[in-house]
Amino acid sequence: MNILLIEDETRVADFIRRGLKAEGWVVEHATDGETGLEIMQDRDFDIVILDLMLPGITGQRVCQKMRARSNTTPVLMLTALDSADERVAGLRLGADDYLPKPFDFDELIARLHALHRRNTSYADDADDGKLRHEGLIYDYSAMVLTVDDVVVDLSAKERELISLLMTSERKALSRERILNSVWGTHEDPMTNVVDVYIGRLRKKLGPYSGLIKTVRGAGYRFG
Amino acid sequence: MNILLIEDETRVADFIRRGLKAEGWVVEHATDGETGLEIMQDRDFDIVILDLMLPGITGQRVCQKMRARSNTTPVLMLTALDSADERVAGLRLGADDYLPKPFDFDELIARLHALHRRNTSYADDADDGKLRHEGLIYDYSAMVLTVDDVVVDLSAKERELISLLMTSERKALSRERILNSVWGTHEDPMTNVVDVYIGRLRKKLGPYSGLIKTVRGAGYRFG
DNA sequence: ATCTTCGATCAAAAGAATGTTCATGATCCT
DNA sequence: AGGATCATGAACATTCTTTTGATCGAAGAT
Repeated sequence: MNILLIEDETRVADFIRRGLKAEGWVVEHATDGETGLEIMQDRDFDIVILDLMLPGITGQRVCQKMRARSNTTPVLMLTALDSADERVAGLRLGADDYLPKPFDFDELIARLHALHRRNTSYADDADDGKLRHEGLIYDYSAMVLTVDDVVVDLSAKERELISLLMTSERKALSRERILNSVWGTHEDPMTNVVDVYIGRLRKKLGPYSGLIKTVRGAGYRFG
Repeated sequence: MNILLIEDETRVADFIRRGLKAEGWVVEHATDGETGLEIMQDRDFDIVILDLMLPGITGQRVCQKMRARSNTTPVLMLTALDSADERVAGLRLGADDYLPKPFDFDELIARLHALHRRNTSYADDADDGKLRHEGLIYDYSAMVLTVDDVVVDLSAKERELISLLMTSERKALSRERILNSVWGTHEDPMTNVVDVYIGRLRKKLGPYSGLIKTVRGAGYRFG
């Protein structure tokens, strides 16, 4: 369960981020609308939490642009004012829910769950915390990978890697992004760990090893 | 797409450089401000990534000098401190954006794209990250070219080339511009790589090969 | 406390795909 | 026709990827 939080005030953002992490959500944070939109082009999220007051383009505009791009990710809008007008305007621009600041953390959580449920029940009836692709199922909460209903043992890094790949379906990921995201690296380690782990994963995926494609000169892509 | 990276820590610089290269940027690297300024006198870049802590003159000073020379290239500042003061100071000196270290690679990429787009004043609301023309679709986040719904494999240079061509629809591009943008060449190299790659690309475009037109004496044009 | 085991990392080498150049042949334009 | 410009195939050079085996280190077992 991935959330993109677009919020410029660091204090608020940290507060939300910490809380959501504790709930088991994975939170990516962008401090302005442009950045948020860009990140959404590379990754898919389950929900976007969007502040209305942002530097640069406004939250409304971000939402509008998302919809114009046929991005249907549920959007929860945060605003300082509890004005019915704003709410209506927001919803018309494609927001799915709306929460006035300051808000109760419990209420935030509740709304997120509601949004998530609503969204996933429409599509293929359940996000049970699993990533699926053909005969591949990665169960987040159980941390188990199943290949054609056969459980495959993965190490910690392998799990993070497959999870990153599967949540970035059809997006090319550079080794650096992978290193940054899975290993937390910020400098060049002059190593080929990523390649080695991709190799191991492919072996474990058996018949589906081909799902991890090599994009020569760029990195790897799942699906 | 050319970037000038001014950063003294080699490991960090290498990491950024590789990552950006994988994303399709051509990166020039300077380890100090003076060198950076010199390089900028000879060449134009799409974006400058500027570390604040540099040996010799500081990043702020570099930025200031650039602006004093009426160089309007967008500047993305990197700094170790997440201080609002520094941010404000940086922006006042002419920086266009700011990123605290250590940063997420995703966010770096996102900001670069945002800066670049802002600069080229590209306001396409329906931009879903794909370039389309007739039966040709280039998805640059997946790095995949589709010809009449059939995926065609492209090499890194071919990808950069088709992406450049498709974003410059109906504009003639000289070999020099193509060389500069895709290969990062700035002097006259007496080579015919561009011709060779245009040829390869045409072959892969199959029925759409005619979309890449030769403009005799000038270069090539897409669409 | 030591051993054992497994995961994580590294380094080297083989293998594959890509990048570049050159030479030749085709095409265009006057 | 003839010079200039462009297209193309093939050889060669380079870079990137994969694979393998060895090493290091942490966690758990004895």
